[in-house]
Parts: sequence; C-alpha cells; structure tokens
Amino acid sequence: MTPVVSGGVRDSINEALLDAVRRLGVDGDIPDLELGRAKVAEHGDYATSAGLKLARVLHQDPKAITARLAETIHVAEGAAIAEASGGYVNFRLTDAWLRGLIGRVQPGYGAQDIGRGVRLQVEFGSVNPTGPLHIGHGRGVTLGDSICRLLEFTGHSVQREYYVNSDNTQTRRFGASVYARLHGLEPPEGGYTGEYVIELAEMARRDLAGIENLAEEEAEPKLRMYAINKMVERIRATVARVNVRYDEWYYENRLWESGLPQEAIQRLRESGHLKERDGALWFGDPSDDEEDRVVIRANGQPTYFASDLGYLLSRFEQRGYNRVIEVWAADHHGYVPRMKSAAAALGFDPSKLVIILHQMVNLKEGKMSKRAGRFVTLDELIDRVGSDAVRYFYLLRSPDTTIEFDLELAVTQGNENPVYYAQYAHARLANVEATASQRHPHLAEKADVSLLVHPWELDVARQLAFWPDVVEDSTALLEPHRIPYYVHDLATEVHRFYHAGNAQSEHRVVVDDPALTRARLELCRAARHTLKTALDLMGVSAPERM
RNA sequence: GCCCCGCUAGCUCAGUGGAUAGAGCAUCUGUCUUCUAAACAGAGGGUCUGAGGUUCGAAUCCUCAGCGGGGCACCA
Repeated sequence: MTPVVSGGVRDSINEALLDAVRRLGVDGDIPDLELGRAKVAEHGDYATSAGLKLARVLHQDPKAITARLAETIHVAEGAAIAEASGGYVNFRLTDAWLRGLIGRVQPGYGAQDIGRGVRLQVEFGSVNPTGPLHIGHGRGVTLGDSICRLLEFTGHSVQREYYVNSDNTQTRRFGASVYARLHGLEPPEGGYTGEYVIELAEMARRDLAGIENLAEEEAEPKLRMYAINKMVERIRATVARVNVRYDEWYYENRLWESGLPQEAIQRLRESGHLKERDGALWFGDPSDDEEDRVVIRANGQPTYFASDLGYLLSRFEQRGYNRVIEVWAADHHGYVPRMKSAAAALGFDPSKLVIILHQMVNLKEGKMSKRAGRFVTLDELIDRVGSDAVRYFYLLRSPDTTIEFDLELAVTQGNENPVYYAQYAHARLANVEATASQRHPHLAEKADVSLLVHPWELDVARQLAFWPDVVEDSTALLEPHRIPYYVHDLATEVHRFYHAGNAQSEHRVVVDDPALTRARLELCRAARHTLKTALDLMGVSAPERM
C-alpha cells in the first residue's frame, strides 16, 4: 500500500496564512495571496505578497500588515518560520522539521487524495490505425500516459482508452489500398502507399482464404478490419516499448453495433439541433455561432462526427464517467468547440470534457506524411535513443511548445541527455546503500536524523519537501512536464550531497561511525524513493547501477 | 480573411501577476589514489519580438503590429 500524504508543506503554510489573515479581521473574500516558492535564498523557501494584496482590502500600510501577519502565523508542526520583509512574508522551513520529514518519506511519497476516487477516462493517442506510429504520435501517447499516472497517483480512478477508428473515410481508403495491393495495383488516389500496405496484403492473402476472389465491395471491409487489427497489434507493441498501457481499445464499429450514434442522432433531432440541407443532415447549436457540421452525408454515410456523438453517450452515460480527458494533437484544435457544443446539446456539462492539445513534432529534415509512407516511426526512434530518453525528451516540453526534432542530435545523444543525470543520481544512491550494508552489516533500525547538520544534507531534505507541491501543480494543470524539471533539481542536490564526500572523506555517507552512517543512509533512502517515484510518473526507469 | 500555439542567453527550453528572469547543451577555468567523474565548483553570455495599456508591481494580463508553425472538409 502506498501511504497517502495529503498535501505538502506548502498547504500547511497556506492554511496558517489564511488563518492569520482571518485573525487580522479580513472576512469574506480573501484575494489570492500568491504563496509561492521564494526565488532568492535570503527570502527563505516560500514567500507571499499577502501584505501588498491585503493593503487594498484593509486600506492600511502593507508593511504594517506584513509585520502583523508574520507575528501571528504559526505553521503546523513548526514546519516553517515566518518573517516580514517589506511587503512580503517569507517562510523558511526549519531544520528540525526537515529532519523529521526524511523519516516520513516512504516509497510512493507525494501521493495525494485529490481525486477521491473520481472515475474518469483519459482517451489519448487514438491515431487512425492505418499505419505505424510516427514520432509525432509518440508525444501524444507519452503525454497521455503520464497524465494517467499522475491522476492515478493523486487518487483518481482512471480508465485509459484508445479509440480505434474503423468505419471512417480514412480507414476505408486504407482498406481499399490493401485491396489494390492484393491485386498488384497502385493504391487509389488519396490512398496509402507505404511498403507496409503491401506486406499487409500478402499477410491477408495467407490468412483470409479466397479473399482475392471476392469483389472489392465485399473484400474491402474484410481486408480493412484485418489490416486494422494488424495495425492495432503493432501500435500496441510499440507503445508497450515506452511503458504505455491501455485498459481498453474501443472500436468505432462497436458504437454502431450498440446503436449509440443512432440514439444520439435521434435525441438531437428531437431537441432541434439537427437540420436537413443539400440532402445531408447537419448539426448546429442555435445558441452559438459555430458553423454547422455534417452528421450524415448526402450519400447516406455517417461522418466521424456521428460516431463521436455516440462516443459521448458511451462515456458520459453508458459507462458513466464523471470526467473525460482527451489528448489531441494541435491540428485538431478546430474540432474542440464542435465537441463541446455537441456534449452540451446532448445534455452533458461541457466542462467535464477536458481537451488537452499538444503542439506538433516536426522533423528538421522535412515534413512527415503518413500516406506517402515517409516518416520516422516511433519504433525507429526508440531503437536509436532508447525508451527512457524518448519519454524524458517528450515530457520535458510543455504541450504548447512545438518540438523541432533534430534527429541527428537525438541519435548522438549520450552524456548530454538529461535523463542520465537523473538516473545516475538514483544509481549512485543505490550503490552507496549497498556499500553501507557491506561495511556496516548491523546498523540500527532507527536513524538519529539529528546528526544531519550540514547544509548539503538539509538541502536534499528541503528539495524533498517540495515534491508534493510539484505533484499537486502538475495534476491541477495536467502538466507532467513539471516533473522532469523537479527530478533534475533533486538530482542536483543529491549529486552535491554525494560530492561533499569526494571533497572530504568525513562527509561521505559510509563512514566509520555507524550512527552517522545510519543517519545519512536515511537521507539517501528518502531521496532514492522520491527519485524513483518521480521517474515512475514519467515512465522512465530508475536503474540501480549504471 | 478567421481560429489556435509559439517568440526568453549562441542553441534547446523552464518560468501559478511579485523581490535581483533560470536550467541543460555549447564556450572557458578548476576538481578523481576516494561511497560510481554519466559528477562537482566557478566564469562569461539577456532590449523576455516590438509598441501601447491595466496594476503598487508585467516575461506573465489586455489591445495592436511583426515573424514562425498549425488549422479552417459531406478527411480525422
């Protein structure tokens, strides 16, 4: 069982701050007091501009307010002391509390109960299964997976889903391309020309007896489903290589078989959101100024949008998720308002449909085109730089930033890759712990952490104190990229701590004094657990030796 | 034309409206007979694209402009 820690020291400080503010006589609305990390060491660890904020409300001198706040504030457990500085109140974590924290850090430290068992679905990476994943898709699957890991870590009940398109225009073209290859022909206009389509046709010839004798009308759906299943298998294997897991591969045709799109269309028709025009059926919400969208084409075929209407029913109603998070590449951003207004029209709260957009991944060499079959696949990328580096590299960037993927650089990445820096810190700690157990086989069970007095020791503990904040912020904003930056900061403190022993041997972890060794070991253990936990959230391995 | 994202050190990027804007890489200078040097210590490097505005306070919010990328289907 992972111990659940509810919030970090920042939450305690914030509570103490709010309490003190109320005692100043501020009731009702308290403005955002902006408690954040102090940027300069002399300002302590956390700082708030509460004095400046409250000056307006109280019509008093900010300095006076700040001084009174600093006097009044008592942070629980004596975790931090407050001091006034100009219009700011600064908080400094106390050495005693930092020492106490070390012993409380267990595997899974930083886990929280923000979700309180809320059932939600994260749908991510749902690329048309008409080809292998390329490096752009890699971003979506690793981002989605880490968001899931974060949500699970913070007490949400998460279902991870890949939506498999099977009945849309693209997959039909895919089926038609396989059919063409089966008969030694070039794929039709707008079809898929990659080598793998030829392979699929050959495999289908073996596996589907007599398929080449059927007319296209009959053969294409069979070939399509066959090829899609093969591609899904391959996609599944690829994402597994980067530690991405799905609970469900939800096929589009399943929607139609269970009548959900039909049901959605029926309801929207009744509520007046659908209208006929030019022989087609259109969706439009009279209350917004979005353009109308086709649901059923003039030729009678439904669009992907019809499926998506049913998919909304499937998730919000049939399967009853409280919240659905979708991770899309930014080229789909134009579809966001449509989906939101469709959700609203079907009677769901559109704010429960959270859509995360990530920017594209470009190759410096030139654009990718899936249909032309010219792309660098995710598999190739993993082959070249390794799973850990792939995940770290993707997650390092905010979703809003376009990644310019310099393949040459990625391939030659070795020591300059930040993933090694973090992993090395973990491996070092593991090694030190192994050395200690050899030199001191019978160490005391309990550590006397009061022996930890050096700044480089307490700075490791200080960094550990910040971890729950990072978890909280990453979860609230659904921004896993904050994690690698934290991991880097923690690794820095670990390396410094370790290096103190290189400079002077009495500062090593493993020394003659068993009590001192035991105390430092406790710090190593806490830091190692935290590094491991953070790397896990990224899907990056934490090696014991390198 | 309309919509979305970006513009921060030579390069790649962080930076919930707060104090003196950070990191990695690259460059330069030091540190291994040692618990792992894939490390550590230090130096240089900035008109936060530009102009207005809001605010006690703006890289951050608003408006306009520029540049780059993406999108505006009876494709997804």
